[in-house]
Amino acid sequence: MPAPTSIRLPARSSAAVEDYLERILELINTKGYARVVDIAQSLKISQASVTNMVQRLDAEGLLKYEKYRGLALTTAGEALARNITRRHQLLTDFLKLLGLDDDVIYHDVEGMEHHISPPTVRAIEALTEQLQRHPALLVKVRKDIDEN
Amino acid sequence: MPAPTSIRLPARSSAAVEDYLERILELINTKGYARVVDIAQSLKISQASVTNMVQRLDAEGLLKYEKYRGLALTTAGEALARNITRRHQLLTDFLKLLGLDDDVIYHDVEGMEHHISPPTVRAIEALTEQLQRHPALLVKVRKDIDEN
DNA sequence: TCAAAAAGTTAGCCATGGCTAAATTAGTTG
DNA sequence: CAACTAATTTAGCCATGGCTAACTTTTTGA
Ligand SMILES: [Mn+2]
Ligand SMILES: [Mn+2]
Ligand SMILES: [Mn+2]
Ligand SMILES: [Mn+2]
Repeated sequence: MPAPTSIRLPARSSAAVEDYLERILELINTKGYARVVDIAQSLKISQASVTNMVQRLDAEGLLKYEKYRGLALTTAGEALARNITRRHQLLTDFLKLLGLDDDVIYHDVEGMEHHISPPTVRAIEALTEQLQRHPALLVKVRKDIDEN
Repeated sequence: MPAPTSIRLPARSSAAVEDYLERILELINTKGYARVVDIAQSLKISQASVTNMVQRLDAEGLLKYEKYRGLALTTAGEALARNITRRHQLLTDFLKLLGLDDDVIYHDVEGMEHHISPPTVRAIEALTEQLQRHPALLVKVRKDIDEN
């Protein structure tokens, strides 16, 4: 039996962790890499704060980080990143159907995305699909909104 | 011109502040008052933490608190409480239409309610109303969910 | 090649919002 | 009305996640 070394608990990821992972994946997908300075600029957070979080994510096994060099998401980190990205995209698509402004959508999605559990994700997915198939109802919704 | 005494800034209310105000209003509406011990039990938070927050809310002008005695929401505090209550109720009604379990709904609403801005509130209100008027689409949504 | 600039890190600070333990006040009851 | 109990407050602690300033490492370009 191996020695009972320090066990790393699952560590339920916070909104901040999800925002970092989501942005890191996006940077990697668009420019091929995610440096501390890129993450900082993109999230409008100081480089020092990013360094701190990146080291924490490394310690939690969500990415591998080499000091002064670069970082790469681990399988676990990428899974989390894809998951939060899916929630972000879904909520954006959904609110877009309702005719809301992009700024409002972005602001609200950025907050809400951290609070929808898997069943709710599936339900909103199903609703979004049905609404896309039946635009008549959306026309009425938008009219109601305007009359307000 | 009056002396430039300590100005109390608007203090953009946090999720925690909203949760406290919402629960305080609910307690007042159901049992007529909201003592520290009631709030603590209801929010599953220690009495010491509640005392702390109640004093902060008093300092921010959201309620009037008399040490060791009782508290009452101010006009500003009650306005905020009613506002968050409305968002809570709306999201609950909306997710209920999608056929989600009450536990899931409560959990997700408790988080999401702090992140929907006024335009989004109005849009989801309009959508909820239209969905209630046209249940056919909801039937399909629920079927889609089950098939997953 | 080597100095300046850019990037990254560290140290130390802060606010928020939790907690427990101990002290204090208020309420109840024999 | 005194003592017990319940309620409340205070003190001191902690984690999270921001910040700035100062320092270090890496990259770049004359
Ligand atoms: Mn976010
Ligand atoms: Mn996002
Ligand atoms: Mn809440
Ligand atoms: Mn609520």
